[in-house]
Amino acid sequence: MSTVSEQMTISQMCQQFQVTPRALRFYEDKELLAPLRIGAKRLYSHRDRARLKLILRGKRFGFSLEDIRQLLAMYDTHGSNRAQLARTLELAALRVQQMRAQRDELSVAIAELETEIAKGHAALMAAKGE
Amino acid sequence: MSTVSEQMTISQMCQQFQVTPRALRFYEDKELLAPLRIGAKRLYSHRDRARLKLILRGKRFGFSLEDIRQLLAMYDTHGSNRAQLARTLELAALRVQQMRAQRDELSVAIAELETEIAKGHAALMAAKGE
DNA sequence: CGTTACGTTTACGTTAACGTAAGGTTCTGC
DNA sequence: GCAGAACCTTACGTTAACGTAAACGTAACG
Repeated sequence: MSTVSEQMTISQMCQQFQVTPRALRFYEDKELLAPLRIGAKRLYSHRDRARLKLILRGKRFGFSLEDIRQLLAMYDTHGSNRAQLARTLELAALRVQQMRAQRDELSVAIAELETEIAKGHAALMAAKGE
Repeated sequence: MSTVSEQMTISQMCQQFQVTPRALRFYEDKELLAPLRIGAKRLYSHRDRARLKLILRGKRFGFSLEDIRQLLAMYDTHGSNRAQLARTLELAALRVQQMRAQRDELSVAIAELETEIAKGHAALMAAKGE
């Protein structure tokens, strides 16, 4: 019934997410992923894929793998007692603030670059008549 | 009249921007900066400071120094002929697209993280009664 | 005139995030 | 039963972005 098999091999993962096997094993080594093991082979579940998406997105934002590892912990509701959870939530809130700041700054940068582009086009037009 | 002296020494720069001398010299080596030279000493102008701001901001967005070097070229209107300018503008437009995409993605990520945080708080409240 | 502050160059060291090569296992088709 | 494909581990190599140490110049201060 399911076109996507629940468990995926490493090469299937690589194709779907455009990463190398080395990268996936590296993330595992750094405890960002923990795929099922059948013998020595790795099998990636839906959950693993969701985590990988978050990893890759984090990277695009310029977060380090260590940063991302901590972010991922927030998506693991289980495995934390009250105190741990509370601390995690604080870190998460802080991270959200940073992300908001980053987004605002990004907006400013976009606006500035667009201004420069407009100037550039103007210069191009002016130079046209020479 | 000016409270900020037009030309700043390397240590003044370091203090103002919270970077090390090594970093400034490194950026210079990579042709991101080109401070005035009096003998061997470096003197940073207003323009150099503007460029450094852009460098540091670029870094916060996860851009590589090489990326940033190209971005800086867009703020140098001079020194480019028509063809060069046109190509630069294309690159700039592309970069803006990427930055927009990054900002959108960032918004999504923020929303998701906030959802998780809300869930976390709910869990915290639920666990309170145990 | 020595030393302290501030600057310089040159060059090797370090960390993150993988790449890449070597050598070994396991399954599958012929 | 063996070649090839897909997987594995171990381990050294690589790039970016600086850190850090050594060895030196120079300008002012006491």
